[in-house]
Amino acid sequence: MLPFCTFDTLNHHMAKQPSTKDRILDAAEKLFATRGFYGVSIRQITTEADVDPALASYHFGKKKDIFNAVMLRRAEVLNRERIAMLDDCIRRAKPDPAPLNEIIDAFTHALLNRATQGGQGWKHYFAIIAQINNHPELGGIIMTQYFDPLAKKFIAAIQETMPDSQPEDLYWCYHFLSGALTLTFSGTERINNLSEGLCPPSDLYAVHDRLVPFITAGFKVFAQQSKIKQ
Amino acid sequence: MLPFCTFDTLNHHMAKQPSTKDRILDAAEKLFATRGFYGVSIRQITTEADVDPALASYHFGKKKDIFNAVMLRRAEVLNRERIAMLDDCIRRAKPDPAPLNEIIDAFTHALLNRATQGGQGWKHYFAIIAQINNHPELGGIIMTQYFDPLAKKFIAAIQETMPDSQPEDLYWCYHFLSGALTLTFSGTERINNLSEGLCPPSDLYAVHDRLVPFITAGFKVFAQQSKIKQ
DNA sequence: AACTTTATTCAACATCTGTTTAATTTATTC
DNA sequence: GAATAAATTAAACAGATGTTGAATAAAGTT
Repeated sequence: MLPFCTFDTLNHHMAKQPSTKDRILDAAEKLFATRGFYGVSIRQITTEADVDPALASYHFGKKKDIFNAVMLRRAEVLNRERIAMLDDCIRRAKPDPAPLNEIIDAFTHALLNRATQGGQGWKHYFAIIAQINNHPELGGIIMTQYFDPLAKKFIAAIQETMPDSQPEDLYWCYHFLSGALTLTFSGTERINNLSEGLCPPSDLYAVHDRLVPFITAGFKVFAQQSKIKQ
Repeated sequence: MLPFCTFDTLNHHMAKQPSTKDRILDAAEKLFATRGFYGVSIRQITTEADVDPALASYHFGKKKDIFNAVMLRRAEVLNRERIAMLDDCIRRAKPDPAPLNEIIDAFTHALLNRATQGGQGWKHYFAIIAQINNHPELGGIIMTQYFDPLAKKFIAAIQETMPDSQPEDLYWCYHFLSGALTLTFSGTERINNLSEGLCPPSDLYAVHDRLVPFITAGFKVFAQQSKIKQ
């Protein structure tokens, strides 16, 4: 079993050259990240992967199947890490409920690790996630498919730390967290432009150090019932 | 001069049928919202607008110019309203600095109004904004272009209410706000799915009622200097 | 009414789209 | 090493892509 800190690329083990399937996935990931699903053609993908166009169909089927394969590949890894971190922080706090800021951190820290030390592929993956998450159609389909079980575990943990809160409030807070988080790891230069270089998007540690307390404080507004009158 | 509450569609004045240019923009807006820039063809747009394909080039030029025209049309209206609301709330508080929650509300409330009472076109527009905002390339270009002056005014106002805060912190907080806000008005069914119907995305008032205190609390974490050690 | 500008139509362009088919090479198994 | 399976190649498919040009119609101007 590999230790946690192996931040190399995925299935293709380092040194020996990646398989055709992974080459296609890597190329697709890179191109989807910058131009979206419809902005990329099969031929662009297979050219980038240095592979015959027909191999995309042969290995994956339709274009949408390539996209799904790209999504699935890292989602599994990521979710496993996030759940492990959540379980860890719950276990450490026992018998008390886990502190809110630690729960939030468990939700976000795997992204930070992968984005900073996981290589280029992970950055592309997060860029895709950011686009999908905000997409009016796909956001409700793909995100739900890959991340709902995880989300429910986290919301349940938060519910335990804030026993007087209303589920409705927590769902919406999770929604805000989701928006802030995906944008943070999207790779936009937006805030760098706005701040005129004061906030480089490359410094993800700086953002994350602020994200966790920001979100934690937001959740805590709803720690007691009926803060919001219906 | 029209009163503030005229939430009808844009240039084409009600009753008489919209101009060809606006028909094209409306169609483009609708299609871009659900399928993104590359997912929509000129022919799809002109078919939806019930207009000859060549008219798109004739009136707007290249495909990207159509997209820019779609963006610009409502950005101008929206930014005018948001700035007016900010000025209003600053004026009301004088000589004190405006309360933080009112500044945040001024930043978000125009979106709430337009999304709930502005007609379908505005919903499509917000869906596009949500996608652009999270796009690794366009987010740093188009958003900067249309919304940076507004963002700077708001951050300056917040700086006045929180005089001991560091600009760096405020920029990142604005970033979180931006992520949560655009996702909120994107039109995804994500949270509706997750909450199994408890949080319908149509109930934007409910989200907004939670968004403002959530974000306000997040900002306030950074009211005093050096909360974050560098 | 003649003229000029603006708007609309139709046809065509070269190129790219996703996918399939059949032939060929490489790897695996008995 | 022959037989079988898996992987790769090259060519072709019908249709869609953004954009342009010349011809026609509508609107506006003197």
